[in-house]
Amino acid sequence: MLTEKFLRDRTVSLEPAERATIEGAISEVLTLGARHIIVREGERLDRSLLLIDGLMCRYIDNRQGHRQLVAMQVPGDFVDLHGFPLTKLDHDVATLTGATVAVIPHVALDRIVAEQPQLCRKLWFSTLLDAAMHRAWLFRVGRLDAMGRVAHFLCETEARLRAVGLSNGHRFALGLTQIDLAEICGLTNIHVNRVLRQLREKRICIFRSSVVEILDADALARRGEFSSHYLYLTGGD
Amino acid sequence: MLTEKFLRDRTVSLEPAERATIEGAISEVLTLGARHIIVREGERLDRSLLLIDGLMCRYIDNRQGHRQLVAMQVPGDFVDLHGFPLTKLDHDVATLTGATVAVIPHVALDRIVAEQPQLCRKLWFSTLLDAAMHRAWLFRVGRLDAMGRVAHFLCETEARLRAVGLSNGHRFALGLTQIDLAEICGLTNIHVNRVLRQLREKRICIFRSSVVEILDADALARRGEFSSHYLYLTGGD
DNA sequence: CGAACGTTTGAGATGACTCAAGCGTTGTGG
DNA sequence: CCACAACGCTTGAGTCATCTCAAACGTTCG
Repeated sequence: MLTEKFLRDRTVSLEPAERATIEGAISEVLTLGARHIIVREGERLDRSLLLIDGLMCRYIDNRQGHRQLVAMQVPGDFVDLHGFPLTKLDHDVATLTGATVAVIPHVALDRIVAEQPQLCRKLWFSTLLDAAMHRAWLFRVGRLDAMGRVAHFLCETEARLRAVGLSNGHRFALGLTQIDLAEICGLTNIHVNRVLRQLREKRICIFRSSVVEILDADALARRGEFSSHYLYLTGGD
Repeated sequence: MLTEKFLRDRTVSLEPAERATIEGAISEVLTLGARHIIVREGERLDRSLLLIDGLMCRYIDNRQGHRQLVAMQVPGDFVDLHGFPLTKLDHDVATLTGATVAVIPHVALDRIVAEQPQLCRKLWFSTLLDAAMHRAWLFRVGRLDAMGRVAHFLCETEARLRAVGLSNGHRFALGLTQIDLAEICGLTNIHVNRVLRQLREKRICIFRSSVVEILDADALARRGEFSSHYLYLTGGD
């Protein structure tokens, strides 16, 4: 079941029939290499991607080429569903690791909007989940110091991966470099490196660029002022 | 016409009949005092607000009470439409200045979703416009220096107000304090004050806490690395 | 084996913050 | 209608978090 992770463990979830509808809307499944740009800003879009496996990201570059990630997408995310109502995006979309995606043509979504209002509303919900994460990211870069930002991001990522069965709460695979982490947190990679060393030395968290080990989840959440409410998880606070 | 500013001058716009539908969905019009919290995080919502006049904001506070604004809403914005699919919000909503809002019960929106798929998609679009602005704000706090952030915000605000007829491109009313500006840009109010002085001394822009005068729009846009594409304005770049 | 890339560490620079104080403006109640 | 309180603006001085520049090391892969 390709779409099993989509909206899994969220306060709004899909009925089996709705899941089947989305499954049926998939036109093809693609395998993408790591570090490829998939959608460029301004490009007219006629399809969107559901991430099945791997990590992707959305980002905005500044004039000197410095990059700010505005979202990281994990399996189960509808990566560029924003492109459906918007018709073109205001940012680039790229793979971080190798990835598998299901392609859903916008014509299939047109039909869902016209015929299945309840499902339409759930698709809408999923894009607003992205918006809620954008807001949490804004809080992170606007009001937390370097260690807080990294801690907050790691807490968020753990919670998101746990929701789709990819973390046990203490340990999860995460194919990000320290440079990626810097572009997520609005820091330099050099400073990220120093923050990670501190988190390691304090026995709070070990980040190894392919695996993250959380030794003291409470301390990490406290340091990042993290609460998962904005992820709209079932059973969440 | 209360809703005349909603989606005005955007790439997606409302048909007269659609505008009438929304107009008809308004249950009441409220006048709100300045600096009041209107919706609190986590509150269950059964209505949303269309801002007719004044300024509102959405924000997240950290543990020590430091505030990060995640959005500023201008007349014509559907302030908390996110609360419709989400049912509760992850942040607070408050007035900045005195404001007039049209109240739209969610039951009326339910009907629109069920019966008017094209209009539903436009409402969806308007929430994704908010998401696009969140992303621009992320870029701003993550990758611009203090003066760049202030310049970027002023450019964005000018463009948004111009779209609804509240700026002539050089001068517009803006009832924000330097403290508000700091909470928007992820800075301290003291530093915002210094940045504003520099912008004034360079003859780029004068911010007077009730009126903004842009003396050199090109320089301001350059300094803030601003492009309005993410606002999805008609005739925009 | 070498190239490319990511990680690690050090030293020094700097942009933004904190603390502190004074000033201006507005609104309100005596 | 004045006085005072509350609030926002302004400026200075000193501190500190993060950045920049530089160099070395480790790992992966062709």
